[in-house]
Amino acid sequence: MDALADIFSQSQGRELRQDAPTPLYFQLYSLLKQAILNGTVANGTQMPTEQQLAESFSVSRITAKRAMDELAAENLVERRRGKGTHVIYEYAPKPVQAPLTDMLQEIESMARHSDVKVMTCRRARPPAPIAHTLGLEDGAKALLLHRVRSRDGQPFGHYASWTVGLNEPLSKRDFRETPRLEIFRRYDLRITHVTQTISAEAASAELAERLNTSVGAPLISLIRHSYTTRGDTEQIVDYLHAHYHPERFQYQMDLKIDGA
Amino acid sequence: MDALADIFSQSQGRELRQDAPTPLYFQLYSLLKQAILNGTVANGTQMPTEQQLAESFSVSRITAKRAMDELAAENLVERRRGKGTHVIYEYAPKPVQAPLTDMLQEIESMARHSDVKVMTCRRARPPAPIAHTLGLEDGAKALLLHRVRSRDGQPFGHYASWTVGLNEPLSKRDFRETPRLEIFRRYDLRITHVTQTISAEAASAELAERLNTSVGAPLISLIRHSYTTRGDTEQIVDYLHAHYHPERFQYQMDLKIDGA
DNA sequence: CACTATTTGTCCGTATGTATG
DNA sequence: TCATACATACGGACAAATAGT
Repeated sequence: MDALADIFSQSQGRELRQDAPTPLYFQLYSLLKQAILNGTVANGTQMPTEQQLAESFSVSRITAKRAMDELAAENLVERRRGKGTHVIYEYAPKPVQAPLTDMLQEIESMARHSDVKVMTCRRARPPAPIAHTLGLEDGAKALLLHRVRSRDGQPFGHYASWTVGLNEPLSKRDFRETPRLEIFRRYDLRITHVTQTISAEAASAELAERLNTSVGAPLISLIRHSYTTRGDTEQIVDYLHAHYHPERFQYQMDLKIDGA
Repeated sequence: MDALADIFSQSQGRELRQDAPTPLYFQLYSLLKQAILNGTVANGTQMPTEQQLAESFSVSRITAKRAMDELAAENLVERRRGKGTHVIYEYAPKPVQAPLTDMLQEIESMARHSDVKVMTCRRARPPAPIAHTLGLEDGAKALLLHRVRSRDGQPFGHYASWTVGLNEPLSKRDFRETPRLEIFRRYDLRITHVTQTISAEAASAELAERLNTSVGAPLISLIRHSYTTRGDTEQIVDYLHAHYHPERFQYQMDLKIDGA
């Protein structure tokens, strides 16, 4: 067995699915690309030969060639007759990035299966610290929403949001009937970036009442900044502060670890 | 425009990529399947006709048909000549939970930039619910650790952990000087999978004292199950319950959307 | 009872993409 | 590079089941 080929077949822990609808060359290409992008194979490393790849993954040599040609087309590797294929991509570790799309869809699915009560829906001047994070001038207004989300009659989440990206006149009814994310989309407001901070807070009198719990009870606190991309720059368009009842809502995550 | 077709084309916010190597029928099939599984379209709902789907997504009728046939093959929908295609999958709402994403790197970097005090380090019988999740027989023991993590003299996190994957004799000193994840690695215990649940709890008397706060104060609660892979199966090797002081510690995450 | 519109099922021919040896 | 097989995708045409007029 060849050590270099193993890096891909073993260490990546993946195999190609012969039955899957995605073409084999593309599966192999994606697998190799990932290994290069996440630094599993360093810059300058010689890739396995077409023959080795073909054997390791049980595909024909042409399929292996196609995969490597695609890499070459993206300038991730350099191919030379008689020399072999070499990585020409310098790995630079990046900040943690996660697929936002999955998460947003989950949020949306949750939104569909719970009831919303819109307590507030009006344009108002946000408090100074929020106005500041939103980059608003003095006295500028934003769309303020207060919502309570319930399931089976039990409230589990309270949301206070300030939105600057929407200038259309919107009513309580709009937000009662339609998930906020869908309204964003409807007005072509695309969220491309999100930062979230999770913490814990004691319930205030108002929150306690709206979440049907007692004052001082521990709540999960979530602050989310949502950004959109306008031209070259990122612009914050929404500030959300959510509070969740810990017995009726929990944040869960499932993490798989690929590389060492 | 047809309202039903909109649910898929608009609300899902996705489009099919004509140029992508994954077949169109499969892209469409996946999109529809997701909408059924997460309850966007309820049981009994009539799906759009092949013709409507074809127009909405700019594909041929045959492609739309193929996608729906795949759904029918999985018993997610029922197809009848003249009647149309109807969802026959009952969506079962799961307990309200939202997904989070990666933060393992932060866990480790945090471990290096703070001080640990090991309060407990011994083998003991875990309480029944924990013994159960760990898959332990009656009376079996696990390694119990109680630790407090501080920064600048201020305690911010309390960790109670039960580990079954380590049988070596380990002392308080081992865990004071070395991050737990590194000890795991040292004994070739590879964590390949982790599930975490974040919630909020009121501080007990003991936690309040160790975290230098008051009884009943809100704390961030984190429960983590760590798994390793032995042969074909996953085995749980560690149960961790952490409590964080919300003013001294917060979970933060940064999510970006990849290039489409 | 026909008549019609709707919708799925089936078949054709053709073009392109994938994968093998 | 070539020949071959198979899957994908298209447009079109017609048949068969369903429901309503």
